[in-house]
Amino acid sequence: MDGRGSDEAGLDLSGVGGLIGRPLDRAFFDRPSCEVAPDLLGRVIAHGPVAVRLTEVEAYGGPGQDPASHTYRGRTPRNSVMFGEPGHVYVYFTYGMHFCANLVCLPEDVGSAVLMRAGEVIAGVDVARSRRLTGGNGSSAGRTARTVPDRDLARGPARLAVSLGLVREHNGLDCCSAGGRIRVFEGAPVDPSLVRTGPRTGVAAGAETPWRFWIDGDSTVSPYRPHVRRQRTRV
DNA sequence: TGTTTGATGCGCT
DNA sequence: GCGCATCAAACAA
Repeated sequence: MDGRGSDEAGLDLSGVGGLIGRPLDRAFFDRPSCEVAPDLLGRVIAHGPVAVRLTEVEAYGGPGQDPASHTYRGRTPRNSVMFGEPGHVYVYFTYGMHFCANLVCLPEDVGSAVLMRAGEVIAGVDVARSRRLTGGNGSSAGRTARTVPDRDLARGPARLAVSLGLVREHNGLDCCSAGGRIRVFEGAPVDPSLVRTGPRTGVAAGAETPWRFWIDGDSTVSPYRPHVRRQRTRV
């Protein structure tokens, strides 16, 4: 790729181009995840024809040894992306059927990231909906045959990943390079008085750490769920 | 090598 | 509101 002209090779955001501002550079992510997370609210992540305005995020990892983070027990093949360069995408598979997408923070060798929990699809709504209906990313998250309301398209981390079409193969992609398939844009500023913080959803360890950030009153924010230990299925 | 749990979402009651 | 589906990583023995 020659860069020029292919910058938006996979991105077709002509419809919202004026509303999402310029792409964020790597310096934006070169901070602790708990600092980047609230700053990501109102930002826009785009992959192909789909763009999502983030309304809910959670911070994980960092120097404080976060027991809820995948990086808590050190570097592994699975989480190595989180220890890599900031501004990359960390996609992981969980519960046997869901993908979740994170944005890596801090310099290399420090494992931390921000989980994108929910957002509003502002471009490529039709594409996002068809992915949800067909299970577009290979997971079964889209198996429903019913129509998905707009506000539910990216309401929840796995749904957000499906709408954006993010799967394992996107793990480690750079979203701060000009030729990248995934980019994050500055979006529109969010009224700071509307930003709320609280305990992270579904987290067992470190549940008391208020590293969940969301835009108060936004209908696309996912409902809070405390961690529930799964019952072992025995016959 | 075997077992357990998980940063979840859907369908049914 | 509740229970289930399903796979990979991590841990214990």
